[in-house]
Amino acid sequence: MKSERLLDTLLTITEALGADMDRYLRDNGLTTARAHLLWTLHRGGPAKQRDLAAALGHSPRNVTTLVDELVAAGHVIRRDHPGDRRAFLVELTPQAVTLLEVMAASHVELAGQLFGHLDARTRNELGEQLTGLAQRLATLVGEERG
Amino acid sequence: MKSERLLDTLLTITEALGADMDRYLRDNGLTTARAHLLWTLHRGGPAKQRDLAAALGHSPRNVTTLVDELVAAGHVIRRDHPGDRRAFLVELTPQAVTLLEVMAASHVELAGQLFGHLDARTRNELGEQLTGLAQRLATLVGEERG
DNA sequence: TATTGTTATACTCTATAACTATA
DNA sequence: TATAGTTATAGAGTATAACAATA
Repeated sequence: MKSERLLDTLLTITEALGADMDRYLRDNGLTTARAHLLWTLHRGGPAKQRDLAAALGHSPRNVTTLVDELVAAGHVIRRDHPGDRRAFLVELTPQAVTLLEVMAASHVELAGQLFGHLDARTRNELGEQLTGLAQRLATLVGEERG
Repeated sequence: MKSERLLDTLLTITEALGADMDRYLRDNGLTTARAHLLWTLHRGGPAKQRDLAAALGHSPRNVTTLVDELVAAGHVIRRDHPGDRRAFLVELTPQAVTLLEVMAASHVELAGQLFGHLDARTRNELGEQLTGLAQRLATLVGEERG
């Protein structure tokens, strides 16, 4: 198979996977940005809005909006920062933790639907190819391809 | 390799590939939506705005905006529709045709950078896996996964 | 009456800059 | 003087609804 067709197929996958993930997030009342924020809190624990902005690559102003929306939806709370009266600590609610667990389970399920039919050897070979691909792409994206 | 890790790697690729394509389009003065419109004209020839809206999944109003911008950039022209005085035929300029040829060449180059090192057999196997993946994803996206 | 494209308007997501309150 | 977060404002990108010209 020619390289161009491989790339076209990969782009098709990219588009469908993005659409599927977006739709799944919308079904759970989240946008991509809000979901990223929740996962960042899940991984790193309670955080200041400033740190969330840096971690997510957003402006501080935008994090204010995202946190406002997540507070309104009951997914996070703002607590007073113990050591800095200017700042808040943004923290997941139990409801959000439950939601993230459901989403993690759905992630596993999707993985099974996509790759579950493969035998161990094929999965390993495919894994090697995809890992190499991810590395080459990271290099390209990092160094401004021309 | 576990299915979840395969999916994570695929999501990494999806993100990097999307970022790379977006940056490439910006470098050429295009957005994703404008580029899609140009490729649609390239494949199908001159078209009415209504048909472009249907083909691209946009509102007619939005196509008006996109075509306005592409006219301003010199990529398309609006011609009077020969058989319907309500409508325009949107048509690529020679400049846009040249740009699309350059973009197609860059697409081939990117494909080479990503897959050129693989031997024919590996490429075929990878192609089969990716094609199967694309089909499973199309099914999932089509039928509202739960 | 239906369709093509436009004007008017609004919503989402993002950004920068100026401001308040702390540090 | 610098930092954390907010208010004010703006700019993409998209949508629906009402309207004019034409079918």
